[in-house]
Amino acid sequence: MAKVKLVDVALLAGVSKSTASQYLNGRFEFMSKDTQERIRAAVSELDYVPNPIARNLKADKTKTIGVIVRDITGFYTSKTIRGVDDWCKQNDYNALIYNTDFDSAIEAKSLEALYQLRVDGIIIASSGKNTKLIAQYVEKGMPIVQFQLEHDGSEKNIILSDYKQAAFDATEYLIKLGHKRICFVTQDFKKVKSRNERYQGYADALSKYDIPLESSLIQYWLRETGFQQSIKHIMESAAPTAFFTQHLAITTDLLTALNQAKISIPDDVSLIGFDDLPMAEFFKVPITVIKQEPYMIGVEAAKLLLNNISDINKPSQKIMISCSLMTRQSCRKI
Amino acid sequence: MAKVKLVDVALLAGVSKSTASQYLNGRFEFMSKDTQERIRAAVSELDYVPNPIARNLKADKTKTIGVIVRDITGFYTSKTIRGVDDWCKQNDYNALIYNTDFDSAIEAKSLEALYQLRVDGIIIASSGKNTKLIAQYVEKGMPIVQFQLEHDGSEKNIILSDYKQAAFDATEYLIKLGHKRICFVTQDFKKVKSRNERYQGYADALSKYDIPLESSLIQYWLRETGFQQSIKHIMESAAPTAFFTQHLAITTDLLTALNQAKISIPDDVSLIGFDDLPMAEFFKVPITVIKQEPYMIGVEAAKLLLNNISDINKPSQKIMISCSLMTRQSCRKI
DNA sequence: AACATTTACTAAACCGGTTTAGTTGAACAA
DNA sequence: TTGTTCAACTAAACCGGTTTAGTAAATGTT
Repeated sequence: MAKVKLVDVALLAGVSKSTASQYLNGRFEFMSKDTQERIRAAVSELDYVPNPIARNLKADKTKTIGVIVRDITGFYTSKTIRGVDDWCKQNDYNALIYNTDFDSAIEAKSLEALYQLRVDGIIIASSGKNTKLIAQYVEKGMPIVQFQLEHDGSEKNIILSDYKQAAFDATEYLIKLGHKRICFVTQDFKKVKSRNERYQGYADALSKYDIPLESSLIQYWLRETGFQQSIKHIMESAAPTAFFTQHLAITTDLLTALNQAKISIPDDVSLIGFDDLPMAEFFKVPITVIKQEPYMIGVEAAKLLLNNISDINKPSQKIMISCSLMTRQSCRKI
Repeated sequence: MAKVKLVDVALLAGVSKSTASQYLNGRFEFMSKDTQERIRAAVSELDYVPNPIARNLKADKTKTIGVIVRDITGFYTSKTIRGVDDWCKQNDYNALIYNTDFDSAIEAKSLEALYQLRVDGIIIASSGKNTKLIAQYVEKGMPIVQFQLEHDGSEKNIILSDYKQAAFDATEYLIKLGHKRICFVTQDFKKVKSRNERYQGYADALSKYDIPLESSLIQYWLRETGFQQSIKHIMESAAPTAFFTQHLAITTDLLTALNQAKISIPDDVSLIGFDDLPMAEFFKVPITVIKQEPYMIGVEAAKLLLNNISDINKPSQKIMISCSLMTRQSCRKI
């Protein structure tokens, strides 16, 4: 590896390190054309490349941000990260990805690791179990932008989809197809604002069309269990004509259970899912979904973070991004 | 942000910077228990965290590797990256991802960017258009591991699937189902060893069962065009009873074209694809595929790279990973 | 008692840049 | 002639660690 350093350039050009450094940073004010040319020549002659580590040490910057997600492998997550990364690269930043695998202890460790690495800022889709910890890092001066889930509403800088409107749109769409018994399939939404908003959207739509809310039509999903065991019971006891699932994993778990139980879509039940599905065009029944804009969310998150990094006093922002309804063949008129 | 540095710790503990540094690096040989305890106390009192940038400057290491891929968003790519990253994190390394979007100029730029950043090594799924450039970086002392595609066979450290065997297995599987007119759908494989091996596997299987190779059954795919225009012509002129597509994008392009042309699988033609498809269980016809092990490939690539980083003289290795046939419903007996 | 060794530390150089506070020589003013 | 100003540089401090070379005091050896 070439071990050319600034001194070598300076020596060859016959100037001091300081002058060479000035040149490299584009400060030509008090520098003769001749000197500039000699340094330029020396740099190219020696193939000199400045060492960013030395530079960063002095600047107390890393030009790196951290991104904490559950799993980079996810269909949506990978696109969000791509958005973050594209914006970072365009602005001479790099992004370090940390996966938590839905484990809030790993989330906490990742925050600490990134803090110790002295990244200039962090983007996180938080589990909600480290709210205090995140606040502490913010207090210590670490710029942090969140996305995906608002938990208690105290989140300062955060990018979200317009969940409430999206849930309203989806529900209204089903109602207009004649559905009245729409099963809202969700994770526990009491303590999570972003989930609660979806519920609000659902409830608002029902109320607009004078359809009573029925608690048997709220069904809870757990990552561990899925619906294989419970689907028949749900169908009988709640008798829904449509399902509205609140994210991709719920949608696929439900689909699996429905397939297994030979309940067919859309003949036996309609289905609308939050989050688009990959390869949807090849499905037996392409699923109608609410599509978020993960790439755009990533870009916005990175934008907001970099702005916060360059301007410490920037007022905090909550940015909301619209979703769109992708109608396919999983919902039928009744 | 806490601005505690080593001197502060040393001062509080009443020792010199040097001693504090020794302590932090676990060299207690000539240090009294008492001193150790005082430094420990000072560190915890001040919440001291060493600055890795300063440390790296001296060590001339970044504890960071670069990963160059086409698009992190891909189903396989994201898993490979996950494998790389998991291994890196376990070994106190970080990975920086660079996306090329299939553009070899961006690939070259990414190599240069990573070189300038002084990453300790690079993992790359190369386009084949920068072979010389890569060799130059290796010469400069940058450890580089490749994966996914072997181009001219000159690649030194590389992780690959056993393409030849996999293609043989897939072809043999079709032959045993009675197929004789198997259309091999590929990108140009003359200059790319990893593609040529697949062709070899295909040809070997045909030859084993005394089926003549027919050039009309070799069809070429281009990223830009797909098969919408050509599918009918292919069906008529080559009259295949089965397709064997050589990677995920080819498979989906072909599927789209077949759907559009109302050619049904497996009734009209059978299909076997290289690379598994996400959400395959929900497909109209779940596709039989050769499944690679992207996560494992990522882990192996990272392992190999980190070994090369810690031992400059490590002999180069070509590691091959087996694929497996996932039989689903897209191939029928004829 | 005189010298060698070992233990437990420290001063200072170093990593490779950036930045601050000068320095030098020429042009210009009084 | 002397002082002032300014262009064009440079010496040295600095970023925050690690490492080398060295030192003082205690212990061991003969």
